[in-house]
Amino acid sequence: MQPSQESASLVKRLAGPSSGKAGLAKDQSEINRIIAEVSKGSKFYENEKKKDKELTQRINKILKERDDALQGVDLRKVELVADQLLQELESQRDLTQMIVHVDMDAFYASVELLHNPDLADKPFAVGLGVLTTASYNARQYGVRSGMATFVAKKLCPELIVIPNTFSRYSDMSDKVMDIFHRYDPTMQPAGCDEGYLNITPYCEEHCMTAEECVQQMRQAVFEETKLTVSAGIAPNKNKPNGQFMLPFQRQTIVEFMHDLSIRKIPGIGRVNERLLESIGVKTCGDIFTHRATISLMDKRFGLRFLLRTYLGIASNNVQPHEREERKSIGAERTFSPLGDKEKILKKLHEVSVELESDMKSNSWTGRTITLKYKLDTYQVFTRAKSFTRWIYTQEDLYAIGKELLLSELPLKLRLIGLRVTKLRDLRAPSPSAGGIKRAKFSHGSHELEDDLEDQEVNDEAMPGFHEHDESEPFPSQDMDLEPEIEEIDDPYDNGSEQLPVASSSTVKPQSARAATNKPKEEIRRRPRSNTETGPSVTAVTKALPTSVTESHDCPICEKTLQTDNQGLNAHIDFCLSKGAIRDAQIEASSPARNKFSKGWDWMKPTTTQDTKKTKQPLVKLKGNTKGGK
DNA sequence: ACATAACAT
DNA sequence: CCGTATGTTATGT
Repeated sequence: MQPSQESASLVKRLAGPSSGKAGLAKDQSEINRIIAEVSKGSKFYENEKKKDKELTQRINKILKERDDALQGVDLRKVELVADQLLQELESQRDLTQMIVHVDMDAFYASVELLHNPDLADKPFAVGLGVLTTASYNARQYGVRSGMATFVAKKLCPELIVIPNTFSRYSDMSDKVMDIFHRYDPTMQPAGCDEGYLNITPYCEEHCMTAEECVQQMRQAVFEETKLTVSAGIAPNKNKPNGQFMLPFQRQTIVEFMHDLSIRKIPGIGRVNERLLESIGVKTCGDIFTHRATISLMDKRFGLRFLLRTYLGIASNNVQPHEREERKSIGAERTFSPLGDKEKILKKLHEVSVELESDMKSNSWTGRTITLKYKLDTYQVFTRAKSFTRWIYTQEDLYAIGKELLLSELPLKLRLIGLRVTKLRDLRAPSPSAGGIKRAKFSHGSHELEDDLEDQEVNDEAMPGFHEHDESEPFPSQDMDLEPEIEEIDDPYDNGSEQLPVASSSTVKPQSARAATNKPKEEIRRRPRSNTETGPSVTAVTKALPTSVTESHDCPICEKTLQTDNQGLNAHIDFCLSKGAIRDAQIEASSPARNKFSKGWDWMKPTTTQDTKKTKQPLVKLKGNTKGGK
């Protein structure tokens, strides 16, 4: 392909998502050059290169599609359709709510600075192999979060790197969030260092303007924590320690959006940015220009979503975090490439131990286990297996993971991980007719898991501890109005909101082994059938001795049952579903816990699909609907 | 309904 | 000498 264009996108890719922000001590192109130079030759680099090439191919395909779609079409007519939708969306605009997006400035770095004032004004960053935050000073050198440490050091040799101390961030985060809650009890935290508030009620009660309110709030945060926070009232923010208010007027908002890079829109990442760019959409304003194309390729790009973006209309429903419904829990770790089976298994063991511990702490159990591994080439693969019974012991996790792993094995890995999904909270009162969660837009489709799935809200450690990049090293004048399209909109509409997110394409080697040892030619693979005598199934079944005696102790109620596996499983389902577990645990006090972790060898796989197929490239952006389907 | 990959934060 | 955790979706079986 065009070498120039390709390397350009690659360089950009390497530079990371936070590049391109002004105010640097070094020239951005110089920074990119250094990054590329330092990265070159590494396996990581090669992998990025490959991914970049694949993306380029996807783009070419999209362009072809577009050209076909455009054939003999009356653009005017297509535009009219889009315009009509625009009008409809416009009519839903709600300018009455004052939404604020608050974001701590360089959170981790700021906290570390409080802990060690000597760091003031010095270029430092937080993180280990990969940086999670860079101080403002360090940013001047092009150092960014998400950047490999060694690359950062090349950019800034004097860079001081500090390891993360999550407990500190967590404590600080709690304090700050508490303050936010004073202004909006139903605020919605978004990660540990930011959140959304609807201060409309507060302002009314206190006869304040939004700006006064936010000013006061930020002041409070600073006084009580010595941390600064930036806030955007309306769709954007400005930092550090800044505050920005976008007038609540349609025209102002649309104008603001006009030159905003689409990359700033939540949900549009690196890939979608490039896909959209390929059809001429770089800024939100471009959306209108190309509305006909987008309309014709609605399935790919999500017309509705983009038009809303263009209009600067997003959800304003800040209502509390109704979430708290964990969908998965997992653990993984990276290490220097390992080829030795025993050593790899040892890593897997570590992971299983950690995962069990994590699951135990909140009484999670799950029905499907996914093994994840990354080759030394950085290619990632996952292999999953589902069970009828709930899994949560280290023994089971390890056994299942091992099973999945062994059939892949002759590999050189640099990461191994396990994840459990189809979760259920053992402590939860159980199913109960509650229906607490999915009372939304159930389209009757997938409702079948309701039987087993019914965990309730659960406490849990702070999720996603990550600091996304912020804007500028320098305040004001720089106008780095980071959007946070978070504004105006009606609470109801969202029915069919489309959030463009690219999906796969790559003609990937389905087999890691093939990927390692061979080009990508003979990537054939005999599907390991599951239903039949699939090796995996049989293997697992064997590996985990099925009922030998016909007597089992129920891990829930501890009763000894004279029954086979089926019977035991049925009984356990009963215990779990009736919420009897809670009572049982109370009765049995703590000892029950221990019994719990005694390998259940009756688990049995229900499925084991091994999709070693060649996926078909097919670019497309899909729509993301809020509650619906 | 399930498994996998890709994407995003 | 380029991480970790979690969620979502598209796709094919």
